Amino acid sequence: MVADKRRSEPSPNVIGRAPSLADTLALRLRDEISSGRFKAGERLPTEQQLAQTYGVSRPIVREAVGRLKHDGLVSSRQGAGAFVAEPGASTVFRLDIANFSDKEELRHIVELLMAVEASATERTAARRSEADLATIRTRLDAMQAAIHRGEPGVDEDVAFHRAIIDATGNPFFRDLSDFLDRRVRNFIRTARANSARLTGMAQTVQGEHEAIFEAIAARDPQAARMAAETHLKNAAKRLAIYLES
Amino acid sequence: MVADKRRSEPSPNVIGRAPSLADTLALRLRDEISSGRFKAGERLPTEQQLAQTYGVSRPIVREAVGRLKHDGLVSSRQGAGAFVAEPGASTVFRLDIANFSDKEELRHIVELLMAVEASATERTAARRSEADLATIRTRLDAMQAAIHRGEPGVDEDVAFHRAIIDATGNPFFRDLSDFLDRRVRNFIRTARANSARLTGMAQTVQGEHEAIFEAIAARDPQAARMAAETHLKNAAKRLAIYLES
DNA sequence: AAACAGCTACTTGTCAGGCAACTTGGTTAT
DNA sequence: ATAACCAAGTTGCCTGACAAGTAGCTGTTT
Repeated sequence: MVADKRRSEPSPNVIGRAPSLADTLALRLRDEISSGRFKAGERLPTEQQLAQTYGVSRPIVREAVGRLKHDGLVSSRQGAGAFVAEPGASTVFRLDIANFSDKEELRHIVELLMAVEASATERTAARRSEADLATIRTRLDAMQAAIHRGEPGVDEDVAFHRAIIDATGNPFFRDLSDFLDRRVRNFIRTARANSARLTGMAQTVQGEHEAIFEAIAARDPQAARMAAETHLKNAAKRLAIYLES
Repeated sequence: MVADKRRSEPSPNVIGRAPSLADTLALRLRDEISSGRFKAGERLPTEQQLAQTYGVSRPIVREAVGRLKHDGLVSSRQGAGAFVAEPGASTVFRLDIANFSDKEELRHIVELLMAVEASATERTAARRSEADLATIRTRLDAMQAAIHRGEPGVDEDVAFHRAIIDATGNPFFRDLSDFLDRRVRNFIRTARANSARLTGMAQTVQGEHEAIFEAIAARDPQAARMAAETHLKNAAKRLAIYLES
């Protein structure tokens, strides 16, 4: 009930931000590299040459090349030039899921999310501490309380899974599943805003959560994995996402 | 003219590239955002203000902010300003493993790699086509041939796993495991260049590969997962990486 | 003839200043 | 009161210039 309507929302940028020159140039250069026209180890044209070739100014070229450097695709040395990096030497992994419109890509994302979450749940079951278990239990109870209040409890749902992932102590698990989960939820929210239908299913979800919790409490990794996988598959089905086992 | 003096290797950049001003500024801004000093949805200072605050020129500020935009942390509108993005709205996931010196981080990476590879192997076993199986078989045979030639067959090893991953048809599995695998191998190569010791173990590795292949051929997902996990755990042990099950 | 030192042209890194496109909020006119 | 208008501010982009560093050429020396 925030009546704060006068604030113009700063971001109507749902989709429509026009790509800057540097954006498009960076894309083109990326293409040139991945297509092999600029081979690994080779020196790429000087900034002035690039500027002339693509009809932009040198600062724009610098910005575009800077992004490639940031992404580990090229590395430059002052006075010498910029060289495209060996693919194996890059230390950065980049994943841009801006354009997932087709269900195919969504399915791939969900697959990866399932792999990460199921593995994390398995690991937590194998190595959890008592403190970890207590935290997870707290989140489980919070979810139950939300249901009793008649709420869908999505935040509590997320928090429960987050607690399990955190218990692995592996930041990569945390960051990746965090990102993927948000992407999937974001997609679902924009695709169909019928979260009301989910409210009735909250207790069903909670039942699956309890199965996961029990497996973790029992230190049974295999059961934990299976419970997590079942939960995720059901979640996918609930959302009418086609996903064949 | 004197015959040219032979190409100086363009990249002695093993470690030592000095960070540019834009690099360091981007890092600082990233900190400001993640630490919450620049809150989500807020407008961050103008480029001129930032330039003055951090003692650099506006182009440098532009370059730094441009990277944040590229990473989905901020979004800007001409005439309005630059706003830090809602964390959930970002469409890009970025992973930079430049500084993994401690074994802790290596273990985390290996854990993630195992999660991805094992899941991919399981999925391939569940859904492979006959063509997929044939390709995998070819790679398996190539590995065997390499062993007979007395070679360690690392390339063939990689190709075998790659074929299994590709059979999932999921590009995220492919890209992620590709990256992680390279990072791990790269680390091992720099840490201890005793690949000679591995040659003798090639046949052992091959035995594990055959187990994986058999499970895929039999369309037995669970067995495939377990075989893959065993293989990866053994690989970790072989390399004397501490990794408790 | 070969090795060394120095020099010059070139390339990236950074800065300064300026104009165009666009947004925003206040002002003026109706 | 409402709508059109305007001006200040901000980002996007450009030109031009200098500093820092590299690589190859040249001439000298051994």
